[in-house]
Amino acid sequence: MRSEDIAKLAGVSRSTVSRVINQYPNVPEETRRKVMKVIEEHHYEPNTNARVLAGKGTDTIGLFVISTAEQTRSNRIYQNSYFAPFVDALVDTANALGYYVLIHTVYSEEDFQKIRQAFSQKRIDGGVIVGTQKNLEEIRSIAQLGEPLVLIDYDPAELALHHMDSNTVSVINSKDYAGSCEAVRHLIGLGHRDIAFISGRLNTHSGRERFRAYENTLKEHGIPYREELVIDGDFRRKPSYEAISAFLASGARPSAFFAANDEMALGALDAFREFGLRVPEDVSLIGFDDSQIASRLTPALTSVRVPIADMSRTAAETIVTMCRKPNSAFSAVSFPTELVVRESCSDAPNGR
Amino acid sequence: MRSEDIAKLAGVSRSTVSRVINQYPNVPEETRRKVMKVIEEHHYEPNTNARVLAGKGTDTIGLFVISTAEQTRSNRIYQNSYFAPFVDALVDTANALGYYVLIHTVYSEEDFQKIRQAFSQKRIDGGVIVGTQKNLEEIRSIAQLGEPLVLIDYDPAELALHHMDSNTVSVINSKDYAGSCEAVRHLIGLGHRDIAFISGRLNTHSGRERFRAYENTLKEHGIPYREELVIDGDFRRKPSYEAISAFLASGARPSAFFAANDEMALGALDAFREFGLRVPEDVSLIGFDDSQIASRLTPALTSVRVPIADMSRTAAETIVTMCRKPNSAFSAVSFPTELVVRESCSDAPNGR
DNA sequence: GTGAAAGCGCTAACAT
DNA sequence: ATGTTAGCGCTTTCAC
Repeated sequence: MRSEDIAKLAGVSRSTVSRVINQYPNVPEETRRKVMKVIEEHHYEPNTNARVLAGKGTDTIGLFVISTAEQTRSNRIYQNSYFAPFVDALVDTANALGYYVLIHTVYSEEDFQKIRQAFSQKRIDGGVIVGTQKNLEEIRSIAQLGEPLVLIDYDPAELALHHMDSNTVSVINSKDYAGSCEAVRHLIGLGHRDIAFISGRLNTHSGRERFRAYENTLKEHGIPYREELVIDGDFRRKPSYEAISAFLASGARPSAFFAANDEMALGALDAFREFGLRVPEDVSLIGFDDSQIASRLTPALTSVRVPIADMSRTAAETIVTMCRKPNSAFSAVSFPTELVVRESCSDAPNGR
Repeated sequence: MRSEDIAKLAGVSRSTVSRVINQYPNVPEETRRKVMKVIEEHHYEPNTNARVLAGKGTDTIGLFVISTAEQTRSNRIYQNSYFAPFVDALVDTANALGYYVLIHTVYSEEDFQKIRQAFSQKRIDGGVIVGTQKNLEEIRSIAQLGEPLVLIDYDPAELALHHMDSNTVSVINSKDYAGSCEAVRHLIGLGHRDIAFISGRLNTHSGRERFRAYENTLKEHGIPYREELVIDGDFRRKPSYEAISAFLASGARPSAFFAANDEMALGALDAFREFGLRVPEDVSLIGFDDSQIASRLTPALTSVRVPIADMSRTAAETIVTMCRKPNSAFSAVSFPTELVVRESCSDAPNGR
């Protein structure tokens, strides 16, 4: 069933059918109804490809989840406590705004090509990219297409430095620095001075910010920053577990750990158990992201809440707005974080 | 940049460019290379819409997550322990097979329209539907489009009954009945006879199967089925928590609970805590799905594992196969489940 | 207010 | 082996 069939049945021309579909003002109510009737009776749906070819939008946004750090297609991306709720809210919001979401995961440098293709092949009107920013050059080449783009967890300053602060791109972040400060201050307030840091990937904006805040907050409180207390957990549970096991095996016994995300805190918990360390009696622990599981743990995990759903919703709204009127300006918004105190921290033991 | 531009630059006609792109055999290697060179130099990507219009596929599959049971757009669908890993593996697999995934959530009867539209508007080559089967009529109207369709968690028998076992649809299930039997038998083996069932939605295949198995297994072991021991938890944590609280408040004290999914088991745990019931000392509990959180709980939750990732991967492979050669037959595969025994069950107390 | 006709970028049957 | 041409289904000037 094509628009021409509808036209014939309604006794009008294809142009008029098109006018009705696209809600042109200069169609008399009667003609409109006549055409609509035929359209509905036959469940006619205009071919999107033809519409796009004739100059319309796709009403589709791309969602690209970058995860080049995982060596393999580990099938865990969307179960990740950060990505899952992100995808969730983004799809919902975009759907509610009348947009489909085209999703693609990026595991390798090569996969970045898929993002560019989605644009070049005219599959999407705009895109949202969430993940590591290791590949700034790739991102730049995408931004250069001049299509609407929303970047999650990218450093605005760095983007500006690379001349990517064009009016077709927007950035959405969380206040990771402030959140980390709060967490570390909380630990210091409890009397801890030997505070280890379980670091995430430093090629992400949030990973770097959380690290910077840890280092600076210690110094601000007169506690020397000690490199040997920094453990790389790659934002993932298993590497965190392994690194911390090794760390503990070496005899180190800081009184508190601050993990740059909950996944790694979970890994820490596994390691603690193995070494007979009780939380919070023997060691205090703070996570980041406040994922669903944090509150269900025993003891419940103190963590820094990141308003992922809000960020995601905003990302969807922003990209849709940009798609609809492409003459907006470069924008960067940052969402507040908040320390959620639960049961995984206690006063530092004497003498520590 | 259009194929004509490439043609000019390469000194050939558009047809030849098209032949190169579509890997026609009758293009001499030299011509092919000449054209490819120009294509690559200019990062040319054929316009997908034009290709589709001319008869090619979209290389896109639709993924529709149905959740009409949730009254509101609760933004939790993809964090759901069942859907999240499902989306995960499906996107990955489809991507690896060269397909984009167009995702849309269905919250209302009205949203079903979106599925039909995705097909009618020629946005996708095939679709995967996962969720409740309340709306069999809606599904039927989609199946009637004659496009490749994979249904997750639908009853093959019922589909046949409604003449939806066409050769364009395939079904993928898990062996929920067998899994539930195993769980209930485990409880019975521990000496439990007062076993309550926390039921999921009965308009899903799995919800019904898990229920049926509970009922039948009791009977098979000479334990009468008692309606008052069945609690409706709607597959969700909160309703489960509320229903069980009410149930316990009424004075009922079965020695064991079998929940039709882990979400509801979590709700049960909340209720137990409130009533001062310890797991497994005072009450035994088994969940279903073996979601990520099950093993992290204290005590770790015994649960029936469902190979969601395998099912999802198979769904992706099946739909892609169907899209590529649409002359397959109706198929239905069922994946095995397995009881994972952890720490949430103990022997039934004497006299119970 | 409505229709005719050109054009969007591609593929494929046909012709050579 | 390659070019010519006729669509694919729609939107949109441009006439009337």
